[in-house]
Amino acid sequence: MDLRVAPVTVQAQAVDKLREAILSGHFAPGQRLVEAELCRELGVSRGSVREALRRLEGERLVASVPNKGPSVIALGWEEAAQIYAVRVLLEGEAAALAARAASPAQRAAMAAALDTFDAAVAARDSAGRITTTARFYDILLTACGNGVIEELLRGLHARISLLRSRSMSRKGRAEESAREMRAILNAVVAREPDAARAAAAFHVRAACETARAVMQEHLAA
Amino acid sequence: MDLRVAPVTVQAQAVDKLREAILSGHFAPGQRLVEAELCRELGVSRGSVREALRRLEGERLVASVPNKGPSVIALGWEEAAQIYAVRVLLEGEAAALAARAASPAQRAAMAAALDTFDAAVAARDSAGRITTTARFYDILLTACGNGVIEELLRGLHARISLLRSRSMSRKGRAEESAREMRAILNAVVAREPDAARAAAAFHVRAACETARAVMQEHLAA
DNA sequence: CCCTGATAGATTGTTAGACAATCATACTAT
DNA sequence: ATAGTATGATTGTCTAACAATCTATCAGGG
Repeated sequence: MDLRVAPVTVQAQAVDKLREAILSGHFAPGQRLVEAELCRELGVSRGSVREALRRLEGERLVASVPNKGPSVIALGWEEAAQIYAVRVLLEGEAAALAARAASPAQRAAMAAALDTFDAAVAARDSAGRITTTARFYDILLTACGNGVIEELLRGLHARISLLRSRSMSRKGRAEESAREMRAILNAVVAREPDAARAAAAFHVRAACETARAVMQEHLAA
Repeated sequence: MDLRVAPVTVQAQAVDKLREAILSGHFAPGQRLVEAELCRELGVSRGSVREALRRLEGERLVASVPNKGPSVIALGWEEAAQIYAVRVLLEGEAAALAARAASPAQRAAMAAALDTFDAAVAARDSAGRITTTARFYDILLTACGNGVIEELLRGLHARISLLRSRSMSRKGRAEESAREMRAILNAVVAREPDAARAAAAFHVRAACETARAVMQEHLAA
């Protein structure tokens, strides 16, 4: 158990709030982030806001143009496709590692998270789908035992989620997604790394296809 | 061709200088980075230094402890091994993509870079080995056409290089490395993605083994 | 002698204010 | 309509200040 206690600095909070605001869609992709406004909304000084923005810039959630200021990154299809390509590799590896290394408790927790996901799908609860998916992945990434993979995938999920906001609400996609995740879980529980890798890769490729379709519809409209 | 011109802000320079100072070993891994000193050395205000540090924190080159301040990250073997594991995947993919997509000019440039690397190895020029290796990878990463892979691998290379400083100077490693990179090049030139992936993965695994050996000797000493 | 507590100096966290440089926009004159 | 100009908003940067926290040293008590 980790008993360390750390003081919560103002900007750590600013970073978290800003990140959350971006990921939740409170700030739209591409939207300019004006320092003075953020100062008011966050209730902190300009210096702290600027430091928080730099941090998010380093995380590639925010992009700055000199003398024009920072804005939320806007993903084109090009870059989104590249992210999915990397996710295929990393999530496949994470699933394979988890199939080898996950503890019984973690396997159980993944199963439980997936059950609640199924419930959220059945209840057409889109908010619930998001949180339970996140929970499933949280456990999977922890269970894989590779902190670097975890860190990189968190970053990629964050970026792709700027795009994904509506993919899941596409007709039938939630159910498909549930089946694909169930396949990952089954392979992990059965301790079959190769099957887990294949299932995870399949899931990401399917998500990629859906995202592409949604984006094209969106562009057409 | 990209004709855009961008103003160079003070902190962009501060970030670059700091990053370079860290990667070149001017600041050792684990070393504390005191704001006041950096202000003097860089000749910029505290605010700019702090913003630069936040940025590098986002890039995971610097880690901050609240009320104690930032320091250069120190890699343990655990994390280094995890980074190598990811590099196997990503560099394998990058090589496979390059084998498919590289332009004739890029193939030629890779060959040229590798020739100068061979020359640096023959001349026992360790600085030359580093720059020419970097050049080879620069071209490979550009040629692979996936900017996300490029970005992630640059970050991982930066982190691992904090550890790698002396791996290459291990007896015989430079020559081995040259042969392994030649194998990657040959596969790319022959447009054989699978062979390129295997060669790149083999190269990273070998580098990982060497790093492990060097680190264990270092700990023993 | 070791532990506790106090003191002082250094460093960070945070804010406020200032000003030049740059950008965006609307307006004007030709 | 185009070019040029004035104007306001925003960013980039610095200085100055102060409270909170850390670190190390040192004195006193058991």
